[in-house]
Amino acid sequence: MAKRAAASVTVRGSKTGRPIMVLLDLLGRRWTLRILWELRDGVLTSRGLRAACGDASPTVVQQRVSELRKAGFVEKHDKGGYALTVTGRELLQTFWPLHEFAARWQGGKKDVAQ
Amino acid sequence: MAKRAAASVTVRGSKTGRPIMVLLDLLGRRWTLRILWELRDGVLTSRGLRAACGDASPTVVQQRVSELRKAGFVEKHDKGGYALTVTGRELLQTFWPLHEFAARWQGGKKDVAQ
DNA sequence: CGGCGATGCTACTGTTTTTGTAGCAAGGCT
DNA sequence: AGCCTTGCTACAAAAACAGTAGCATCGCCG
Repeated sequence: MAKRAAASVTVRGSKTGRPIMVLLDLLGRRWTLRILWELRDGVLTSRGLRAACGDASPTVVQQRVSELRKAGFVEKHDKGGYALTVTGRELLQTFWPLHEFAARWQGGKKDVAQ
Repeated sequence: MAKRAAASVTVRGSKTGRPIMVLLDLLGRRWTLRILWELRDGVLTSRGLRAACGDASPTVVQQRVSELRKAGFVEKHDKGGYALTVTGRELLQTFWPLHEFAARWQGGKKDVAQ
């Protein structure tokens, strides 16, 4: 597989430790963006989160959550459930405009991705 | 399985056809974000693109590119190579702030993702 | 206290995606 | 003709993911 260079800030697809690459790789895993998105307005329990993601399998959701926690974007809420950290909210805001872009974009399209 | 409801605007992870979900799902596939990113300043041949992505396997790159083409974010350039469409550039701009966010974020972190 | 439900999380099996390598046909250039 | 690049595909192996089940723990109500 030639990848996985095992430095400190090296992630799967990106040998360079450039922050943007690390971030892009982290966000480019299934459900990651979606999870951040679903946490946009508050706390969700692990099961609530799964439900919000259209009943994704607990395996991935749990894995993504722990990755996001390690990255400092998500944290466990005091009385159960997960929530975005301050950084996480910042991140979400960063690609918030995606929302309206999506609407505009789909305006002129019917079928996408498969 | 159980997913793939076969409507017109339905994608893998998102049964709802909400634009944002479709977009989130599309972007949440490995290399998609990265590919858009690498195309940020000009035309890249298919091989150049692969190289830019740290020699990702041609299979995925090709697959992602065709998905992105179908979505209208990428197009073939006249004399070989791929480039972002107008919409694609718009999309890229949308999450461009990610760049500086990433820098700030990694400022206080050492190891992420894994 | 005992039972009940919810929570966070893990195990396990099977399917799908991704990877890595090789290779093709088409075109350009010399 | 040779040689190189381009876009793209084939195929086997490895990893990620999906679905289902289940566990230990905690709060709560009776």
